[in-house]
Amino acid sequence: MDIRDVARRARVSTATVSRTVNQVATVDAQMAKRVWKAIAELGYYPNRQARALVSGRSRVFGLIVSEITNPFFPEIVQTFENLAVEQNYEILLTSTIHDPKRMELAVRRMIEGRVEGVAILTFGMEDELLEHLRFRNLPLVFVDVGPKAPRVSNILIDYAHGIRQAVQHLAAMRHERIGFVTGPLKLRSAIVRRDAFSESMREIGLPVRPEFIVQGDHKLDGGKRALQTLSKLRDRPTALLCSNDMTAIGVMRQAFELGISVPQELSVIGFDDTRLADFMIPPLTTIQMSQSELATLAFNALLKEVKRAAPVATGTEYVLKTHLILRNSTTFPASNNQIKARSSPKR
Amino acid sequence: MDIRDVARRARVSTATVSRTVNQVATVDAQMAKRVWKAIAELGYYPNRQARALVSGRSRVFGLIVSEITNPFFPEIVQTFENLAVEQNYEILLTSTIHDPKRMELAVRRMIEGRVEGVAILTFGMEDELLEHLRFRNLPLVFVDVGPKAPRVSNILIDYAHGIRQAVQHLAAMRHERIGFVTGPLKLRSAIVRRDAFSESMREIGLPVRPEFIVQGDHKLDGGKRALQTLSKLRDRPTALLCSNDMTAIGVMRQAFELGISVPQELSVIGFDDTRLADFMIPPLTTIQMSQSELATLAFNALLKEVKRAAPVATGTEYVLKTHLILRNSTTFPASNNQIKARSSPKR
DNA sequence: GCATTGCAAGTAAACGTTTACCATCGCTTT
DNA sequence: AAAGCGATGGTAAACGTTTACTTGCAATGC
Repeated sequence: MDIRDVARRARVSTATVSRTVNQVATVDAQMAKRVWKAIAELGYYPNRQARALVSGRSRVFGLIVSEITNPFFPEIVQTFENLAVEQNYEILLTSTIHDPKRMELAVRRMIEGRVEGVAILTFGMEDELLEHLRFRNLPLVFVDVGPKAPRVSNILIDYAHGIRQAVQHLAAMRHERIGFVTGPLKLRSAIVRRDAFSESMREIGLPVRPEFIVQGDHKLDGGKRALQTLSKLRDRPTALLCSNDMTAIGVMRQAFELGISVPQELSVIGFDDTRLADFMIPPLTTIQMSQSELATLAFNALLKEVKRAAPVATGTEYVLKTHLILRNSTTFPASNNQIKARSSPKR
Repeated sequence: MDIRDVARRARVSTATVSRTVNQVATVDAQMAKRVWKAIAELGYYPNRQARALVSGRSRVFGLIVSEITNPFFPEIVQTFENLAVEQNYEILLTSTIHDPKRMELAVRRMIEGRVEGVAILTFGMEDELLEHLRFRNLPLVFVDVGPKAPRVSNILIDYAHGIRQAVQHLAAMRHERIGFVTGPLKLRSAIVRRDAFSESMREIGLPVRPEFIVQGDHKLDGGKRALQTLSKLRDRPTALLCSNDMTAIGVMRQAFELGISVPQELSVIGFDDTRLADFMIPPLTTIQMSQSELATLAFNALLKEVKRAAPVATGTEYVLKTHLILRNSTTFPASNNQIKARSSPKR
């Protein structure tokens, strides 16, 4: 069942079938109708590999994430797929699962599949990818960490904006002892977030106390450990900003175990606005970094680069803002006298 | 940069290069070394489309899910990818997002990509898929709902096992008023779960009261509404089994809003054991339907079917058991006198 | 010493499309 | 009426591999 069968049945040449399928304007309406009829009768579906081979265009974009099971990514994948479908592209999805072998393999898979561009949405955790991918000078799009080079786009996240909103939100409620749980500090993005926090505090004249900044790992445990540490302080923070949602959830979990009620005794704010945030009890106030916008920016960056005739000297930059999303994990700090008496575990 | 360049540089024929790359045993070790050297020097990567075209094997499996953002699926996708990588396969991932147009498109994408098999893990929500896919007589694998036909495998979920465990767990703690929040009843799997619940209750002589069985929708809201309804009853259930985790989370959320404490005043059990369950406060006791096992069964079913020489009369069936996972959302029911006095909202 | 066998390596024909180029046809123009 | 033109459709050469078949050569048997 191939294009020749269709051609035979419609009594035209294969060229005409091809042109019909590809919606070329010059084919006669009558003929086109005959061709479509034949296609329907035979149940013909064009062979994508053959198309790609001869046209030199695979119509596939690569998408590299760190792990699909990280709640940050499903929405990205979904949005990416939606856009791909619209544009008649397919996606070659790979996850690095933080394994150098897998990262290398991911690149190999991309190249062997002759993808037309790759979105690397791993948040700078895996940089050797660059080397392998770049020499093919494919269109590439990174978050924050991409090199300035032709055909390489970057999506710059404005972490500071949302973080400032969060700090000011807490300050407006008269929180003064505000802490921050960082991500793993080998991550550039984690450092940037922490610094944005300090800066925002300073801006409004609030003290940033070193013992209130504790390191997490962007996972549940890091958040739990962080609050564990913090809870031993004589006067612990009344509010905690976290480097991502998982961390915030860890904090809430630990608070639960310690009998500290959120938000009455401790306000907590997350970062990312994954769907988890809205499932929490209480629903987590968090700083949104829109996953669908991010995916859209990435996809369109690739698409634009593919369509561009002559490569520009250096890649385009895009900016993604972050915003505070208010839910129910923050409130006014308990008045001082209430705080001293640490309530016994709730349950 | 193609196989001919490599052949030239290694001073062999393209056939030898091909054989070397494909690890055919008959090529001389010396020669193979020359070829690999040339490949490395040139940075040659075989073209997957060309390979697929001539060999007639795409080395791609299709994976159809209902939506990637449903917390049930990320783990499945990840496992599927891991297995695919091991076997040198790629995945064509599509989500139907419950849209007939997208479902049809998904099938078209699969066929045009000449996938070697398709795993349809949508839980019976979209059946017209079958018609389109089957006539190509591809290897197919379904969950529960697949037709008995050659090359079509089925993974049968043993819902009853886990549900029985859950009911008995509650009964052992002396719960007697046990309710059930169903999924959308147009779903076969939702009906099966509900019936398994009733059956399990009957087995141990516990009454299944009709007003204790209320319909949800497998989403957050359904769970919330269900508890809302149930809470108006004069003597509401002391324990609630839910048709999936999202429903259970909805129940917990509504409990929170009504000031009903979980598990002290209400034990709740979910179904699926998505990662969410372990993030909840308190961590959700739930019935596990292992997503990684499911994905593994599906992938291997496809692989086996692809390798099979002559198609067997009718497809294979696999069984996936479900198991109760104990966490902290269940406990003994409050003694009767405590129950009457509905505590005022907690906070 | 010659015919036979076995094995490694090469030659070339596919695979199913797209597309550059060419042929045809019916008009218009002069 | 011949020439020129535009529009349409056909012919056939790619695209980069795999693989059936063939060739060449060394080893073996007689």
